Amino acid sequence: MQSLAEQISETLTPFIKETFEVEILQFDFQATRKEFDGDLTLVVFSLLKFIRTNPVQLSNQIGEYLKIHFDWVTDFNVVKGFLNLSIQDGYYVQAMNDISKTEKFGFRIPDSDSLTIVEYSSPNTNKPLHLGHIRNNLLGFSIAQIIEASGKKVLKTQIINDRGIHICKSMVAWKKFGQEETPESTGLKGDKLVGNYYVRFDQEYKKEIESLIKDGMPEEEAKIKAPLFKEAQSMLRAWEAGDVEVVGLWEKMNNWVYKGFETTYSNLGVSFDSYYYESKTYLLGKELIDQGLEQSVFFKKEDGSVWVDLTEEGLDEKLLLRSDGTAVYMTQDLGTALQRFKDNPNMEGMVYTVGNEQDYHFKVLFLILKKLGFSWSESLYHLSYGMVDLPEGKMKSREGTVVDADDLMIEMSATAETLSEELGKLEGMSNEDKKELYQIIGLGALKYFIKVDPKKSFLFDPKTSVDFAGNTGPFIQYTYARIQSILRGRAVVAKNYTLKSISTKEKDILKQLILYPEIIQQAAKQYSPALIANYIYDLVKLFNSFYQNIPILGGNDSELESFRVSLCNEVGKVIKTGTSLLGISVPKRM
RNA sequence: GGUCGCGUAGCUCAGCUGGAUAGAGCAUCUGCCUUCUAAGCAGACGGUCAUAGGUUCGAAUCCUAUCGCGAUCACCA
Repeated sequence: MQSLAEQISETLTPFIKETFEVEILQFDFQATRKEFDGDLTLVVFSLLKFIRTNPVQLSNQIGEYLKIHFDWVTDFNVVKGFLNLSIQDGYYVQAMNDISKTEKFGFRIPDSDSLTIVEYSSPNTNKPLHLGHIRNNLLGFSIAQIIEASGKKVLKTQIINDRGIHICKSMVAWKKFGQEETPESTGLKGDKLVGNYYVRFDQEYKKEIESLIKDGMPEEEAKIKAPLFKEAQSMLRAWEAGDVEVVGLWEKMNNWVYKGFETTYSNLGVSFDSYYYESKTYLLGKELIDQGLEQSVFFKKEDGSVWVDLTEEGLDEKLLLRSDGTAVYMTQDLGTALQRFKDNPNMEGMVYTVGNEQDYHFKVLFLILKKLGFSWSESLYHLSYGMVDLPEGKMKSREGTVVDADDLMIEMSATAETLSEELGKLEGMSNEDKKELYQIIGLGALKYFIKVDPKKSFLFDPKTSVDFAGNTGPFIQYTYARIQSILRGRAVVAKNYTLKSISTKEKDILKQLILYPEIIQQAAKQYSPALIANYIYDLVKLFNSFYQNIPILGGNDSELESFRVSLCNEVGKVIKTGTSLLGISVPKRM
């Protein structure tokens, strides 16, 4: 469907080209500000680049022409170089009829076999998820949904940092102090239990250091020589050597954690299609290093460590393999990327949802993959986001200044409960339904709260609770509920019935949506495509009820339903052509 | 020090591919509950868009410099 702006441009182009003898033209339309008369504004100023003339005179000339030659323009006025056009109501009626005739539905149908991989979450397995992970998860899940809505297949995945000294610390503490505790025996979530032992390790380790210092050992030495630390190190070596007992314990405790994470993810409403484990990809990374050495992309230093020289690209030299031959972070990430491509040869691009503290890491990673000659390295994208800070600064799990993900979600629904009880609107509802509702509202508030520009770091004060009034998730839910209520026809009985303040506002939104499909794109920054489509659908029905004398749609259910489906399609199209979603510039190739 | 990001109302943030008098919410104040759900609506107050230049009909938006805040530049992950 052609937008009104496009239609007007088409009408005007030949007229202006002939009158002023110009070759190129570009029209700049925008919604008329509410303090001026009109619906659509042509910014005539921008035409002055092509036509040297008086803007007011030109505006009047164009206005007169449109009034005569373009049916939907009923009137116009000129303010400086702004030509405000009034559009006939009939246009909206026709626009909606046109939309309803669209045959293709379903904006979620993939239009190719190409696959985009979205990585997000990727926690360590030694402690529970916190607020920072919530931001990551919601961001990653959202971008996955948006890409999917634009007609691509998406694989949601993560890389699980399941190996390393941090896991061994929890394992050592559990072995020493755990007395065979399990999630079942304690009633704790698995990730919480393991997290507790990680904290316990740190406490006992500090005690050991202190007593060593008391005996006259320097601090630096004490940190390395503390028995617990040595135990953790030897456990890591045993793990790498494949010691059956250690690996068994490692598997047992990791599985506790995975089970705990699963609960958190499901409460948060996110999901994954596959998992990658660092313990399984780092070996492939090492193979890649060998390959790179053969191709002379990398070089070996005298001590045997392997590096890549990126000074030509304005970066430093980067270590890829330690002198003892063990893998570093980068090695593992190289392996993971390749493994993903091997598993999914139709992979067209990959989005990494990782904090901005790793901007440099990903710059280097992408560059190395390019140097190794992988064509798909061009379409890798680091979705970088800012940290979540507390008033005291950064969250630190060892110091206990962490906002736990599970606790926060529980708190949110508890607040929803308190407020709902105060309002007393849920009488007669079953307890089960109430509970579900509190969760929906609480999570809605939380999710909407985290809508700030991903690039920016964001401040969360646990003492001031998340708002439920004003520009919040519950407000949107509330508005939606009200629209539904109107549509149920409870009030649209009286002939003289006038809507209260909601009417003009909602009508305005709808008009703008029809004139400016880009608004949907803006909305996509904050809401899921399906929610937007449903919201517009309801608005249109509402609009219909305002203009009861004008038959817009027959009003029978199947027509409305087919309209809803095609509307979903339209929303999808708009989103598909957009490049700025969620405030992130999504590369065109994606 | 190099590189990258950020700086908009007292607070939390929109707006940034250049357009009219810079917008929301919170907080403060004034009105609105027999009509549909007041988790709301209408209104008041609140701004040197960090600063200084530049580009042009026009700059919060683009460019340059300066200041402030943060991240990063590890044989950590």
